[in-house]
Amino acid sequence: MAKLAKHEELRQRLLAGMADAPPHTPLPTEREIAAEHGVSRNTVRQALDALEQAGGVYRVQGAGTFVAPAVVSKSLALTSFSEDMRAREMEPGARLLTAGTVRAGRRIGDFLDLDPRAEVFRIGRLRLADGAPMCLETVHLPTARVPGLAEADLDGSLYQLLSERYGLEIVTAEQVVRAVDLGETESTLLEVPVGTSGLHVQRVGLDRRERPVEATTTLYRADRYDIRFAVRRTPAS
Amino acid sequence: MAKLAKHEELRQRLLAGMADAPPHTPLPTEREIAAEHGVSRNTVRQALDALEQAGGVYRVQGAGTFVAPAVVSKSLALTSFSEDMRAREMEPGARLLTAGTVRAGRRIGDFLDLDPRAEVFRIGRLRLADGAPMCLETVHLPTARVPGLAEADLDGSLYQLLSERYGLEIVTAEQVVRAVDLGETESTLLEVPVGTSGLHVQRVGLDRRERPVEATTTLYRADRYDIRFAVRRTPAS
DNA sequence: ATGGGAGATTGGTACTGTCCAATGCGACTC
DNA sequence: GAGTCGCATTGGACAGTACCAATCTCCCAT
Repeated sequence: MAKLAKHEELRQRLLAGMADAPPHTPLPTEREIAAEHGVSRNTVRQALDALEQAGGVYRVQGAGTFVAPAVVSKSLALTSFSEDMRAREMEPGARLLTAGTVRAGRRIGDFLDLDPRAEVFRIGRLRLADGAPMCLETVHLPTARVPGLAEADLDGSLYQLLSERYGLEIVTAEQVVRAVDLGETESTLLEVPVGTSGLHVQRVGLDRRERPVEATTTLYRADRYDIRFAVRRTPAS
Repeated sequence: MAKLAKHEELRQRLLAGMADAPPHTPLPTEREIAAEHGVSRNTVRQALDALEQAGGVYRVQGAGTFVAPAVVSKSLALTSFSEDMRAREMEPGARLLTAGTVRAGRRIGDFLDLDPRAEVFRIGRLRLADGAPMCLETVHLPTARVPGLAEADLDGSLYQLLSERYGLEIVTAEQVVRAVDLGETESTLLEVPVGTSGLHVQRVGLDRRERPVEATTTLYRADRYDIRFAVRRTPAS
C-alpha cells in the first residue's frame, strides 16, 4: 500500500462521501472540511481543485461548493482499452492479428521522434467488447526501447507490461479524432457493411518528460462507440 | 482593463517568455521565478499549475520545469466555431438555414433539463471556413431564458450575445463525439458525396452552476475537420 | 408585500515558513 | 573505467494567517 498524500486521500474520502448525494448538494465549507479532517485549508483546496477538474464538483465564490450533476459525462482520462470497456460495463477481449518488426516510415517516425528507417514493433489486434468486434488497434513501439518484447507477452495489459518491464510510464497522450469511411478489410474484420463510417483515433503516448513512447491507431465501430468529455473555458492568450 | 490576479498575470508573462524556446528548455526554478517577479512561491506554483494543465510545460521533481514539446496538439478548450476556425487559420463564415421556435422533444428536453413540451428556440446554420462548407450546426436555447431573441441577432457571436444580453455565461460544456453516415440533405448542404462519413458532435453548454443553457448538434465534414486534445492519467477511484 | 441595504458567510488570492522526496552531479572507491 | 554513495538542488506537500470579492440572508424602510 503506497503512502498517499493528504490531499489525495482527502479527495478520495470526499468523493466517497458524495457518492449518493443528489446534484447541487452543498459540501461543507472549506474551513469546516479542514477542521473536520485535521488538515489545513490549503490541502482542502488542493483536493477540491482535483475534484473540480474531474467534473465532480463546482464552486461558486460566496456561495459554496456543490456536487456537480452528471449531464452526459465526466472529464476524459487516459485509459487503456480494457479500462475503457469496463467503465462502459462491457467485457473486454482481444484477438491478435499481426505482430512483428517493421520500419517506422514517415508518419510513425514523426510521431515517435524516430528516423523513418528505424525499426518499430507493430502489434495489430482486433478488440472485442462482450465478444463482438469493437475496434481495430495498431500499436507501434520503438524496438530500441522494448528489447526482447515477444508475441508471448501480448496477453495482458500492454501499459502494465511497459511499466513493469521497461520502466516506461505513459502519463500523457495526445489524440486526434476523425471520422473515416471504412475500407473492405476493415469492415470485414469489424463485421459491419462496407462503406459505413468509423471513428478514427490516433494517439501518441508520452512519458513524464513528454517523450513519445508509443503510437496507436484505433478504428472504432461508429455504431458501438463514442467519445465523451467535458471542456472548460480557459483564459485568453 | 480588468484587474488580473497575480498568478494569472505571471502565467501570461511566463507563457510569453517561453514563446520561442525550443522544447525541453528548462525554466528558472520556482524559487528564482518567485524572487524575480516579487511574488511568493505559492503564486508561482499556481501559475505553473495552469501552464502544466494546458500542456505548455511539464515538471519533474528534483529536476525542474521544462517547456513541453507540441507533438500534435495542445489541450482542448471550449471555443466558439469562430474562435476554433481562426485558431486553425481559416476564415469563419455562416449561412442561416432555419430559425424559430419548436417544442423541445425528448432528446433536447433531456439535455436542457426541460419538459419535452417546453418551447425552445432553434437555429440551424451552415458554417463555412474560407468560404467552403465546414459543418452543419443546430443550436437549441430554452425560449424562457432568452426572451425577445430574434433572427436579427444572429449575425455575431452567439456566446457573446448570451453573455451580454441575458447574463448567461457558458463556462463548461459536455460533448459526445460520434462518427455517422451523412444523409442526403446533409451531404448536399455540405457539398460532399452522399454516404461519406461525418463527425457528429453533441454539446451541452453549462453555466457556472452546471445548469444547462444551450444544446448544440454539429455535423462536420470528415475531410476538413478533426478534434485534437491531450489526456492525462488520473489517479484511480 | 416589496425593494434595498448592511453584515455575515464562503470561496479566491497571496505571503511566510518548514519539511519531504526525487533527481542529478561529482567525488570517491574498487 | 565503471559503479556507487552522498549531498546539493528542485519540485511537492502542508501549516497557518490575513485580507479580498462574490454571495446570501435578513432586517428595515417604504
